[in-house]
Amino acid sequence: MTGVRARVRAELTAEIKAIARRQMAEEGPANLNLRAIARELGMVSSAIYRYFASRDDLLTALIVDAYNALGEVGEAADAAVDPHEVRARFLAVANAAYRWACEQPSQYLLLFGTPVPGYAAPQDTIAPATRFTIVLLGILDEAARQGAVPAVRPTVPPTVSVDFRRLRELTGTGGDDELMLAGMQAWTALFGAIGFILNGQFRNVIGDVDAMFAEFAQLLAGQVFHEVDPA
Amino acid sequence: MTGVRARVRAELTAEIKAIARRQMAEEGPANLNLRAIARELGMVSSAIYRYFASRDDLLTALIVDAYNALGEVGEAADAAVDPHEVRARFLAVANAAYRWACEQPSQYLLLFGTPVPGYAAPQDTIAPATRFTIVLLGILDEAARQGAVPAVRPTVPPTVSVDFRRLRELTGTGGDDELMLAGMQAWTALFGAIGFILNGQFRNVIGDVDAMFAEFAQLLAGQVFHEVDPA
DNA sequence: CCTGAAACGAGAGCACTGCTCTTGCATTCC
DNA sequence: GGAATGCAAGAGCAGTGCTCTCGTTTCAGG
Repeated sequence: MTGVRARVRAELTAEIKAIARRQMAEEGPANLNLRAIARELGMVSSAIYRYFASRDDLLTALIVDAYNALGEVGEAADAAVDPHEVRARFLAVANAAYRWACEQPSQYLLLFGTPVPGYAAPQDTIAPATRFTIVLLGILDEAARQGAVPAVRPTVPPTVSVDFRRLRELTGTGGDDELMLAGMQAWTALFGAIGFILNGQFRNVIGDVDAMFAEFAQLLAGQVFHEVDPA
Repeated sequence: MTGVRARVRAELTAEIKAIARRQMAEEGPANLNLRAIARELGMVSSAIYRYFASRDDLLTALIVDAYNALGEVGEAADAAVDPHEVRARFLAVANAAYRWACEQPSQYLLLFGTPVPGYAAPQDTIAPATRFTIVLLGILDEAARQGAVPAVRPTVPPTVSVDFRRLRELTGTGGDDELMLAGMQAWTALFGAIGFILNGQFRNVIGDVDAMFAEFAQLLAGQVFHEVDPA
């Protein structure tokens, strides 16, 4: 223990992030405002710089937290389902991500929206960023073990095949190239749908977006895990 | 003709937008800077306000232009293919959108990235915004006429079914609910994939993102237009 | 052709932002 | 106890969107 000072510092750091999150939720992800945070803390803006070297630094911390939160949500949803029921696992994880995104739209957009200008994600973010993806890859791995075959089998070109091989070695998971491609497509489709809904692209088009997303998830599950759990 | 003044005004308006586009491409979509535009024009910042009432107003004009550009690209790609070959039409439109997005990433992100904070899309934007979607719906309509059936047929819940009925009446296109759902899912998946690629979510994961996208498009085409053009 | 109205660009200025630097004070460590 | 470090405050800099005012230029109706 380095004494009181360290604990106060940790608390204040957490408080700054909490206020930043709340303000972002109210004013939009790009309106992160150091002076407003300082004002709310009864501090002067320059004092914030004792805790975060710059606005980007605070942003990075928030992004890492958000990635971890999403990752945890995905892991928890996956763990709550029978490991052999890949389809149920996929649906659980997909719905968990959707629910989390709807509850924390600003955080979701912080991760998958337009990158904040001039901001380059530092190395610290890539590990938390992969947590959710690893959950999906785990499901894909189990599906491959069960002999799953995507509903539509594309021919994977060699360049992509090389990437997939490296990805399999890196994570120790995954099925053949076709299943892998279908899985990644489902991954992007999932986040594409969430992004569309959050950004209001369906406004005045679809009323019940929640039901729509549920159907999308079902569709994706059926497209990827075709021969598994047929009815 | 209302004289020289009107023409100069139109030219300057266009020039402001052109500079804004270029600067956004260089500095990121959220860094639209009125003073920098004015500087480049050799004007003073307040003069810009003679042409656009506010920063949001300029943003709206740029968004409308971008929607129209994307819509035109989609329409042109669709028109260049035999109207009966729905699969080829879908691939052409999908690839056209991808190519346009890669060439104009800032414009694409202006449309489908995080909404600029505090910015609410006014009524003027919704008509141009639907242009690209209408192209896709047209393909879906032709597919329905040919008896296309999606690879995986979900059960569409009544609330979504109502939305689809209204959408069909509004646009005069579309097949049955199942095909409609598959089409909308393909739509979101398409833009989800483009967004992932543009935002660099595949960095250090997939090297040849172009090949990856081409496969995604093939996969989507196969998922939606299953019984059409079997080989 | 002339004149009043409208449009225009320049400039100053307001409130705000992220960020830097210096200055005292409090805490920690040797 | 004294030195080193952590800390908040305050002033200040360069930049932002936006407003208002002030002469000038253009245009249209009499």
